Amino acid sequence: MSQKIFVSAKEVADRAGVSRSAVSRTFTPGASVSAETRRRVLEAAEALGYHVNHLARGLMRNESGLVCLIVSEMDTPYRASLIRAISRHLQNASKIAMLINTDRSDRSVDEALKLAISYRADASIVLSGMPEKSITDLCVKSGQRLVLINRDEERAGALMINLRDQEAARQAFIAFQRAGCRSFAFANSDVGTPSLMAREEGFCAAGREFGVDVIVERFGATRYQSGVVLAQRLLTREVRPDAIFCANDLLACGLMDTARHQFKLAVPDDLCVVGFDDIEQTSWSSYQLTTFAQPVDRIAEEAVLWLSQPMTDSGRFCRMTPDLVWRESVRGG
Amino acid sequence: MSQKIFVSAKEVADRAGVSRSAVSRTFTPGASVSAETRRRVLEAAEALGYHVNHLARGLMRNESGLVCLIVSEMDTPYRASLIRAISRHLQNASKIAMLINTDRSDRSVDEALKLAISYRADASIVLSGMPEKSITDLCVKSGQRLVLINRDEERAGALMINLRDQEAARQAFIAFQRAGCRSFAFANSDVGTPSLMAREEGFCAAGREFGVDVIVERFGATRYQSGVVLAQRLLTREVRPDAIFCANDLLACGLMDTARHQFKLAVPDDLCVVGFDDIEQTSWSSYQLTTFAQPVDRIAEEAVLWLSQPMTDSGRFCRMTPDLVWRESVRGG
DNA sequence: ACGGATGTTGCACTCGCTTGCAAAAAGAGG
DNA sequence: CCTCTTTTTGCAAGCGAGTGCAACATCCGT
Repeated sequence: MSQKIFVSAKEVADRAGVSRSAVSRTFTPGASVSAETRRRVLEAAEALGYHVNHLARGLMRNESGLVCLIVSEMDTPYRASLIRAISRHLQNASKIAMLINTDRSDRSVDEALKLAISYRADASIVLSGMPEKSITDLCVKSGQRLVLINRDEERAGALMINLRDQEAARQAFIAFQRAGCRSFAFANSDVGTPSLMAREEGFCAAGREFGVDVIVERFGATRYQSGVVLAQRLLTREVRPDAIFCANDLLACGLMDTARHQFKLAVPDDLCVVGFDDIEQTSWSSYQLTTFAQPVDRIAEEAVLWLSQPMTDSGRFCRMTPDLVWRESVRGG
Repeated sequence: MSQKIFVSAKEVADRAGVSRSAVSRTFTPGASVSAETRRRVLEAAEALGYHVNHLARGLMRNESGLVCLIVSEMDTPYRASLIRAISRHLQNASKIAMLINTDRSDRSVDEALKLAISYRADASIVLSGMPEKSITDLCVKSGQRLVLINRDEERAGALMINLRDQEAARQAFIAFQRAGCRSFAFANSDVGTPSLMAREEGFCAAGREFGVDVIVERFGATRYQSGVVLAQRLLTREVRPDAIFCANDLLACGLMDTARHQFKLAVPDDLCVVGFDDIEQTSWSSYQLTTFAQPVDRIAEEAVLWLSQPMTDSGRFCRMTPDLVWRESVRGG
């Protein structure tokens, strides 16, 4: 359809009166070219608007410079900020992010990875969904690096970045106790993502540890609207919880808003809330939510670092600790 | 560094006992292959885990399937949702998004476009910043399609998608008047993006049209925190405005929160607010902001459509009308 | 059985680039 | 000035695919 007419190394070579190899070497760091030749090549390249064809280069070098980002619900604040951080770090490492949206189904993560293979991506970073083992094996076998973020299922040869969700949950529990709360609840989505379940599990475990009952309610996706529903369910119980740990900040925002506007409860006086992620909105004055900060930048850094390291068969676990950011949604602090 | 060992068409051919061309044809829609050959090829491909190398294919076809998305502050709600919509539409058109972050400087948009050329992207979509004319010319000359969203400066050969910002601003003004407001203000960022300036201009023009003064205040980036500052400046004036049109929703959120919490003003009783973008947060019950909805999905659709159309030299303007979404931040409605 | 139409297949060239190798040029040392 | 070493340079062979062309096979009608 389109007539793309990019200028090629041959044309630059002709104009500069040198061989095609000379042009190639000029644009290959560390190759042997005399200063004079380089000058003439660069001049010709500039005049013609030449840019090395990375596709062809990747073909030869067997290294495309492309890294595949596999994400669903990428407009969600936490995801968006992670994408941003990763893309920044990738660019610093002279790589470039290919974005693949997997909103449709779970199978589409597999499709995405196949696409990554087709484009000979140097690596894939999975932010959501969990790929089939057969596919990840194919990736690793093909020499493609694989990073799984917050997926928590083992895959040979991959880097798995996870947070200490359970410990964080315990910490939240203790914070609630210090604030004098008596009735504890966990507000979760019902998608069952491992990291969300780990938070739930950790919170319940803390309840058992301290001999306190914990109510668990699950509903919908990890979005604001689910938080609304969760609030309605939790706050209409005969013993109304006065401490709710939300699986993530979006839920917490929906829950807080509903608690305040629909149930006329004061946060933190009548109800303490803790969230997870530390999305930007939690710092807005309508929320001032106490929450656990995902170390987004460090996650991105770690992921990108892994891409440039020699491949190991075993894979690697990387666990990070989320920091508890104290704001106003829990008494005391 | 990494030893990538992808399986090639040659290996598949060998295993299936056919020529390499047969393999190629099997994966080329519309090519002539017998059912039997196709079957054997597909079988061998499956067994070996073969996937066509899109880079090599792109090299031959002179069509990479890559589309470059050039964005800054991509974790901002509006940007994120636009990115999501575009990536979805691209995937439907069997293309794939390369994400380039231009947070650093304005010059980096040019760098990004050069990168796009290097990767022989079929097109580039610019969501932020404005590239040099020389660079866009190079893109168009190279046969690369170019889409500029909300940029509002003319570039030959490109598709320029814009909203009717001025008309929207006028509509906001009228809504304020209907609500009985008496003192009007426009809260803007000071980055001077054309679309933001158009909204300001449209609002001021409406003021002149109706013979009413309009206060304009500009500060910072188009973010929540700037909204806070703008509120502090606007709401401490001797004649306090009771109608504020914000250049975008993030500003509006910051401004509303500050008006309520710091100045103890009731929205919409003491102060009416209108925003722009219709980001998700505006529907949260803490805000219920009346705002103009960017037709994100239609923008994405239009952009992607353009990519598959034959190239014209002239370029094309596409103006869309944002819908006013009535919520609770303006009386009446 | 034969001529012709139709459908498949493989050869070989091409896309734009990198790189090993050997020839040519430049520099060093006597 | 000649020889030996070090750069620099061009040639040509890839990388993994697509495709025009000609050869071949298949099938049909007569």
